[in-house]
Parts: sequence; C-alpha cells; structure tokens
Amino acid sequence: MARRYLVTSALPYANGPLHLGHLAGAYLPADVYVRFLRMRGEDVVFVCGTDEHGVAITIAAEREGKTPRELVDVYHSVIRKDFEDFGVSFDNFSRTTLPHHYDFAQKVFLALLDKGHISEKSIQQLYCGRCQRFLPDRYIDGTCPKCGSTSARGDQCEDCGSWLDALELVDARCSICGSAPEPRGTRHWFLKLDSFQDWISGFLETREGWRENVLNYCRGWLAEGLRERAITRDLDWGVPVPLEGAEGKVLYVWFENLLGYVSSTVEHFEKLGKPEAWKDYWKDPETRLVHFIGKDNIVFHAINFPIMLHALEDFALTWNVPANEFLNFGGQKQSTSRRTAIWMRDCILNLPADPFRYALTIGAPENRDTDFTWSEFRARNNELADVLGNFVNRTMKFAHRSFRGLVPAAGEPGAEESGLMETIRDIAASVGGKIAGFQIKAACSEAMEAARLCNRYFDRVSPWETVRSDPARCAVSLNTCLQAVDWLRQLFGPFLPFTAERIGRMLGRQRLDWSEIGSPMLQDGAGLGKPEILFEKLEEGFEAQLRTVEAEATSGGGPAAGKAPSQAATEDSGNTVAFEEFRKMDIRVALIEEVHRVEGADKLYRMVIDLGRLGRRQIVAGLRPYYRPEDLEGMKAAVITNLEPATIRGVRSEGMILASDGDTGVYLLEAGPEARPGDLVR
RNA sequence: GGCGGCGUAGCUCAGUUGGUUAGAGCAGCGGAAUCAUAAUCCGCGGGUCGGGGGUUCGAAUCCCUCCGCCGCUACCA
Repeated sequence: MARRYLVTSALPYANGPLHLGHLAGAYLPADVYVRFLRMRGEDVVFVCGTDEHGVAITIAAEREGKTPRELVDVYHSVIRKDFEDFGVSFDNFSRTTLPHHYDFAQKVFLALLDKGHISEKSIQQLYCGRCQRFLPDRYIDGTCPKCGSTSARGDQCEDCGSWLDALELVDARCSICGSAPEPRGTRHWFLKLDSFQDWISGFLETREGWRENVLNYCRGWLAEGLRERAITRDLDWGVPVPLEGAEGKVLYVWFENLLGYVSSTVEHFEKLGKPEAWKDYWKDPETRLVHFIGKDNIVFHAINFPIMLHALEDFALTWNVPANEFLNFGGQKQSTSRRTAIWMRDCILNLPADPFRYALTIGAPENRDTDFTWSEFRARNNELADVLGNFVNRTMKFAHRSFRGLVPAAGEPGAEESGLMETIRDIAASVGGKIAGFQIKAACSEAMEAARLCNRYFDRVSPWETVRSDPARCAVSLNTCLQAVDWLRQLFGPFLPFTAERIGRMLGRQRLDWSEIGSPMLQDGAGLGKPEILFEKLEEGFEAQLRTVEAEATSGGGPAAGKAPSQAATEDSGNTVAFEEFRKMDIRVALIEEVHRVEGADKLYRMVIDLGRLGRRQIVAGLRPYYRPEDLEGMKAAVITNLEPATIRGVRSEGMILASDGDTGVYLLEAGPEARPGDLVR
C-alpha cells in the first residue's frame, strides 16, 4: 500500500538568486528522492516556495530602490524558473506573501497562544530614528564593551568573540545609515520553547535513520538548553500579528516561513479543487514528513518546527531531516557577497541540466563539505557521455544498422543474459534502498555502475562478430542491450529526468516504474526512434567560454538581478561596442531540421533547429523569398540563441538566424561541413 | 571563549557497531577490441589513513595531545 510522504525543500529566501550550493544541498537530493518515490508508486506531495518576508528583504529592496514587493516578485520568478530548468519537480511552488499563507500562519499563532505556548513581554531594543525601525542585532555596529574593538556587532564581537547584548555596545551605530540608535521599549510575543526541552530531546531519541551530523547539531543546541524565543518583530513587511493593539508588528519569519510548507500544500490541493485534502497529509500521524535543507537550517527544522507541530497537537511530526553540508567551489565557500558563487541561471544558460544534476549528486555534501570545480564537472559530464551515453548510442546505432531499427527477437537468453538481468535487478534494489535511506550520492554511483556493466556485457557478447557468425545470438544480445537501455532509463529516472525522457523517445516508452527495472518490457519487433547523442563532451578549459546572465548580479556587495542587461555597462559612447558586450551574444551553429510556412505570412518560415547540447527550438525568419524549404533543411547556419524571444505573426521565435542582406539577395551564413550543431561562433 | 566537525592514493570522495592483504571514480601506465561521441573492455595503485602518544590480541575507526582548515554559538533569512 502506498505510503503518504510530505517532502519539503528549504524555502529559498527571495533576496537573491540561487547557486549550485543551494541546488546540491536542498533541492536536488529532494527531487531525486521524490522522483524515486513516485516511481515506486508512493503517495508523495513535494512542496516548496519562496520565503519573502523579513527585514533583510526590506533592506535589500531599499538598496535597489524597489519596494519589498517588487524585489520579491523578481526573485520569486527567477528562482521558480531556475527550478523548472533544472527539473526540480515540485508539486507546488508557492510564496509566503499569498493570502492563504497569512491566514494559516495567523491561525497557528492564535492556536498556540490559546494553548498557552506563547507569552507576551516588554523589552528594550535599539531603534534607529532615521531609518524608522528597530534594528536587528546584526545591523548594529559599535565598540565592544569587553575588548574595546571597534568592529563589534550587536550580536557578537568579531575580535574577541564575546557574545554581546546590543544594548551593551558602546557608541552603537545603525549599520545601514550610520546614525546612533536609541533604546526604546516594545512588546513582543515569545514561543515557550523551553517548556518543550524534554519533549524534543525524547522525540529525537526515537528518530531512526537520522544522519549523525544532524543529531550532533541538535545535541549541541539541547545541551545549552532551549530558551523562549521572540516570534514577532516590529516591521511592516510580514504577516501581521492578528491581535488587537498589535499594529506595526509582524510574525517573525522563522516562525512563519516554516508554516509555508503547510500553506504551500493547502494551495496545491486548492488548485486541484480539493481544499480539504491537505489535512489527509498534514494531519495523518503516519505521514512521513521529510525536510531537505542545508545544515544552517537544522535547528529550525529539527527542533523548532517539530515543537510547533507537536504543540498544535494534531499534526504529523517530522520523520526525517536529511540536512546536507555545504558545497564549496574551488575550495571557497559559495557566497553572494564574496562573488564566489556559481549561479544556477548561469549554468543552465550554457549547458543542459542533467550533467549538473549528475555532478552535483555524485559530489553531494552529504557528510561533510565538498568541493566543486569546473574540472570536476567536466570529468563527470564526460563520464556520463562515455559510460551511459556511449552504451545507449552504440546499442541504438547497432540496432538501426543491423536490425532496421526494430527490436530484434528476444529468443533464448543464455547465461550472460540472465546474469546481466539478475545483476541489474540487484542493483535496482540496492539503489532504491540507498535513495530511501537518503544515501543519494552512493545510489547515483551505483546506477552508473550498472551502465558500466552494460558496456561490459556488450563487449563480452560482441554483437559485431555474431552479426555474421551467429545472427540469432546477435539478436538475443541486441534485444538484451535494448532492454538494458530501458532499464538504465528508469534507473537514472530520478537522477537524470531529461535524459530519461530522451531515451524514452528513442525507445518509444516513457513509463517510469521502479519495479520494472531488470525485467524485459520492450516487445519483439517494436520500432525504435532515431539515435540521439545524449551528452556532449566538454573540452579542457571549456569554462572560459561560459557566459553569465549578468556580471552585475553579484557585484556591489548586494544582489541586483532584475536589472536589464542592456543597462549594464555600455561605457562606450561612440559606435564601438565593448568586447564584453559582444561576448554576451551567444551565436551558435544550428542545424536546420524542419522548415514550415507560417500561415498568413508570405515571407516567413517557422523552422525547427538543432543546437546540439542546447537542444532544439523554434525560430521564425523571413527567408521565404530567398530559399525553398528543402534547400534550407540540413543547412548549418549561424543563430543568435540568447536574443529575447519574440512572437512574430503569432508564432514564437527563440533566436535569430544570421544572413547577409545586400543587393544580390539574402544568404545564410553557413558553417562548414565539419561544424557541429551547438558549436560557438565567435 | 564554549560546543562540534574535518584533514584517507596526483585529484574528487567512500569507509558500517575497532578485526583478514585500506576502497571507488577520474587522471597515469600496459594490453585487447573496433559496434560506439578516440568511446569501450581487461590488467596495473605499496597511500606513515595530518603529526605524536595511549588503550587493545588487533585502530583510519576509541582516548589524550599538537598542527592545519572550517562550522555553530538562537532575534539576517
């Protein structure tokens, strides 16, 4: 019977774009896990959304001259698009600024208040008159009362490491505007975490299969003892505290955003027209609630949230928190401010998603921080091409050449065949067990091991020899290889969804069912699609050619995406164009595959072009007066691929084909016969 | 300062409750094969498991200590 799973990935904070560390830590492993569960027929809901409140958003917005709303709108869509492009298959991707999230968060606040888990207190905090806001501790600079260092912040002194109370700081300054804040009294509501100390300790004891590092972090916290924690803030950007006389106060983001997992689920089922169905998941004690996060969020997900759920009394409790460590890049921590992050957007702009998914999964920081480099990426990409891609390719080509593109008869399997089948079944069981146990990277390596075995099988049975000496054997071998391609498709389904889909097109079979791996499902005589190269190999030094969406996004100490690229840095006033400007244009060799007339337009063609590893796309061009469709098909022309898409006569065009245009006519700029689709034009 | 973690073959990483000759992938060397994206397959790794000390019949795996790197320390999310 299917089990219910609620799987969440950390809500990304909507003040900047996401980098590969985020992807590797909280989103990719979750997606692999979820896709696997779906293949096993489990009942899974996978939710996420952007976390859009908090003082950091308001400050980032001010710095960019935007309203908080405008800022989060930009990053919500940027982040949503990143996830789409990388194949992170959320059932729902919400945002914490939606009305039903407000409703739900406020209801939870009132429920906890009603149950006596929230207290109200008056405290003193520093208030900046010029900024007109209470200052979070980290936004206060000053002199350390203990060591006299002038680089202390409201929470801690950088130099002597003492833990400070902001009110003790000598000569305190607002780090935003530099003026001197003053203490001011205010009222706040506190969640009584301390009264759950024993409960949470006991709860964590009963958890099975948690990672050591996660439990370790928790032990550290619990040893210090839990304290009451303020869950409200004086701010105008957030979920209002739903009480009389609480104007100007909002729920603290770390109280409210965790509830976004629930409200995202609510939204999901509302979209499906089943507004009450979220309760089947969140209120069923048997539900397996799994949070994928980075290690910086452990305390909130392994301590605070379970306490909140427990305090609400009728919610499912946390089942596991597979937190990952950090993915460094070239030995350095990925950091927005230090410009050492590799943005997801920049990656997907240049290369397909699956090689990243593979490289990041194999190198995932499951037990400790790991290091990612372009050279490592290249090695992993090429491994994919050489081992998996090559097996699929050699099998498909052989089937086309020697069996007219049909699945040859299965015949009588011999020892080699049943051996392979059995081994693949064992591997599937093992890979599945590892994914279920959150050992995603080990699972991924093992899947690749299966591809190696398939290559070995191919070599052992040598169909290129038996095709002459023993055609019946050859048929058996090729049938087995094709079945193996199908097994690999499913085995890699959770890891490489785009590739699995492409293999599926070649086999004419898209079904994903874990239990079928190792059983022959392709019918004798079934027709096969055209073989496609699955992965383009990368040359050494390829990274020098990578383009970035905009270098500006990481500069100036603060994220500034959403700025139109055209505004960025055209310093030349004359007619020359800076090299950097030119480099932003992505011109590539495109193989024209199909040419169709556009209805109602006498000059336009709609063309499907192949850009190699960038895939296929459609462009529209006014070439009809100059070329016949049959002349264009098969040509290799230069195309600008990153021009903003346009709709021409109702047809979408994703790129612009380059041609000379003079008195003698219009001529496409053709690449030579050796050029391959996707090659860069420079 | 307190707490915690990491340091394993050239590179990136695995190493379960301490137990036979410390593993994988990549890179490198040799060979086979030639269906395949010069891909594949076979063979080849003596790395003081950061240094030192200790416990033990036996430790990469436990304890102490030193060196190097890093994280967390609750009101930025």
